Amino acid sequence: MKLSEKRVLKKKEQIILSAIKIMNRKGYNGATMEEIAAELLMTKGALYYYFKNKEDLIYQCHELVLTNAIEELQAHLEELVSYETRLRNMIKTHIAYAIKEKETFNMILKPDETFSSEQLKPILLKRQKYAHQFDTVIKEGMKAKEFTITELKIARMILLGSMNWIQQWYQPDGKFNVEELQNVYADYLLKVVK
Amino acid sequence: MKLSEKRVLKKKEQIILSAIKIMNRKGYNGATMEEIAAELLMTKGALYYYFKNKEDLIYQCHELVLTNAIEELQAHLEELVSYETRLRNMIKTHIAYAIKEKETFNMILKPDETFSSEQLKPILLKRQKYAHQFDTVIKEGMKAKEFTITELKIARMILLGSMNWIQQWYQPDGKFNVEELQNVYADYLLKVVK
Amino acid sequence: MKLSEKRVLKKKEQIILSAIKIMNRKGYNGATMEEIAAELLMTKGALYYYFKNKEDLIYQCHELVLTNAIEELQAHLEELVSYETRLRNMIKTHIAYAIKEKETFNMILKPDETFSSEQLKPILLKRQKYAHQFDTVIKEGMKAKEFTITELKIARMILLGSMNWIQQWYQPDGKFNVEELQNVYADYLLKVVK
Amino acid sequence: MKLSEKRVLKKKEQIILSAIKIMNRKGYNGATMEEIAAELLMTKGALYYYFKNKEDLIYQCHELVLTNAIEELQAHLEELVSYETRLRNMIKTHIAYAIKEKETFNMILKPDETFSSEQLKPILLKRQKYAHQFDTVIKEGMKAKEFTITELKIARMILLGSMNWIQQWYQPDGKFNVEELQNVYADYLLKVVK
DNA sequence: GATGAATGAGGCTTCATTCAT
DNA sequence: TATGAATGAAGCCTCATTCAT
Repeated sequence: MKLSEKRVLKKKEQIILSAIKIMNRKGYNGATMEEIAAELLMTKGALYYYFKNKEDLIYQCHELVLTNAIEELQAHLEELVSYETRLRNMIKTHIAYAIKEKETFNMILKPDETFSSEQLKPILLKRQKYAHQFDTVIKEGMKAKEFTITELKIARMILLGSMNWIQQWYQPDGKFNVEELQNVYADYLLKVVK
Repeated sequence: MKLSEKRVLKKKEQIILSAIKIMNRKGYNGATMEEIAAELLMTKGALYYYFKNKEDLIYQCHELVLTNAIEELQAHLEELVSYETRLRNMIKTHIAYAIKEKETFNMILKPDETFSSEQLKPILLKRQKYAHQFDTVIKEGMKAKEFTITELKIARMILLGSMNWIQQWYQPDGKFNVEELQNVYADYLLKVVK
Repeated sequence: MKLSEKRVLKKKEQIILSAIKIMNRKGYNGATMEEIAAELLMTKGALYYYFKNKEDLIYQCHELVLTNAIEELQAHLEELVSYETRLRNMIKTHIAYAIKEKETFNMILKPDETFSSEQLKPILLKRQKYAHQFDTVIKEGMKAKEFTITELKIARMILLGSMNWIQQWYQPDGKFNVEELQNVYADYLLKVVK
Repeated sequence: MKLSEKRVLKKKEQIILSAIKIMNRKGYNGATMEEIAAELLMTKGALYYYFKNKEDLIYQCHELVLTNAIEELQAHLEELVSYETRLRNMIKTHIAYAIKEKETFNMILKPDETFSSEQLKPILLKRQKYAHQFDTVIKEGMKAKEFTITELKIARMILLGSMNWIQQWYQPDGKFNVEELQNVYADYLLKVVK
């Protein structure tokens, strides 16, 4: 890869991060190209050098966030420890993401009033892949008799739903620090599957 | 109350319900005054006879939905049965709401990109009141030794978060019917607090 | 038809005429919605109350002009005089249009960089209908042995092409007045078909 | 002239030809500097090394085309054959141009929504010169009693107008091939002047 | 000579809002 | 009460143009 291409990729990522930040503050429609550009001290027009249009930009935001999240989760999924521990680590990771990178992470959750169906499909596939990583660990834990649950999908939905909700209420300066929150959630949620 | 005032109230409610329907299909920004009015075979202009502006309309949408939801929950809260049963009923009610009246229910959950702070406060208060109803039953269940949990707020957040998530994925023609879903969720979520 | 509908139609026509005027001055792309509106002391936005978008407006411009022109030509086509006289009258009419209503008439001629194919088709049909009116009189004149020409289509193209060209050069304050021009053109062009 | 200057001229001509091609496909406004450059595998920016701005480029397009056309016509004008034959050849040449080099030829005809008046004047002069070549042969034919026409200018306008119209309708795969078309047009148009 | 990147003006379009009737 | 018509701000997007490298 040539240097110039690298520079372009770098810039694209900057723009994507800026977009994510604004979008999480104001929603898809609320985020304007103007504002996204201003965040980086660019002008509107420059964005169109890097992205075909607003939809394309939003699409690539999802792409980036999901790709990163999937990768990170995969590491925990493959650790050679008990399935309970693996799941506990995955829960912690997900929570850390949801809190510390609230802005990027929202992308995974919010419904899509935005995409044309052809752009929507690859995003949905990635989301499924992410969710499936939780399925995998739970299923293997069931096979190993570590977990007693019978409704895999619902269990997974309870886990994801409850964790995603965190960012609706969590305040960094509140009663819990992140680590405590991770532990309490892990304890309580493991009660669901055990 | 004069008859004319009653008629106005009735019309207001119709508009609110129409607005809720559109907003949940398209989001706050996506819902246009035009469309909201069209649903009722009115014209845009007429809406402004009943509501000061769009923000006011959205505000009153939240108001109405939350007021109803709180009332409904209160009934279960006061039933003279075990706390586990009361909580189970409240869970079922919440889920029924989330599925069957998905459109109105979203109002309770979605973050507010829309409100000026002075309109926001009363909404947040009502939301807290709704959430507090869950706190109440859990707390009393703890006192009665029916529940063993120690972190009240987190437990409540897990309950609400996981239930609210349902509408992200639930399809009426999927594997579960509503009743099954209610029961599985109640079973699994009660494991958290017991 | 109700009064209000009439008023709308009237306004639509005003806008169309304004649009035609600007478009003939500056071309399709050169004519801005802003300017078209300004001509009528309206604002851009108001145009969209009457027309879906710019393409729709342009389309209706063509529609109006062609419909009028076809009607006017039809009258001459049906007069009970010699075919030479009928054609002479049609030539005069076309020239009068091309000169006196240069602005509206241009619409018939210019190629279409503008239309989506589905809008293009009805326009092309109308144009064919207009051209076909010339074919009809020439053909019947041939049958009646008034005209000796053999290549109908080319003859018609020569007539139309040479007349349309008039507006590229005609100046009202030039050597010829309209009537003289009509007569000279009619004389010379009839030589082609006779 | 230095070699480097020659290279510049060559490049300029390439750009002009590319521009002509695009402009005739999309109109003056529709042709973007981007697209013109892309046709030659250059970048937008490079065009500005050779031309001051878009108007300058368009101007030089007209310049080049008109210069060539005038030269080509002049040859026929000076042949030592009957004036009818000379005019016939000029008609054929013009038609060949109009069909085979449709793209470049349009430059001669289309009105100018683009030029500032100072750029417009030399273009108009060249156009007059081109038209005047037809005048010359007709006038001399009149003097030699080959042509009987009295209104020189109108006759010329009929010739040019009808021929220029060809490209509005001619399809290469239609009923006539180019040679047939040239002959029919020449026959019919000579009827006008004879 | 040429490129990549950016700017900024201007165009189309949408929509909350207003107001005379 | 309600409508029809209009306004004006704001958003998306395009493109001629510039300029450092």
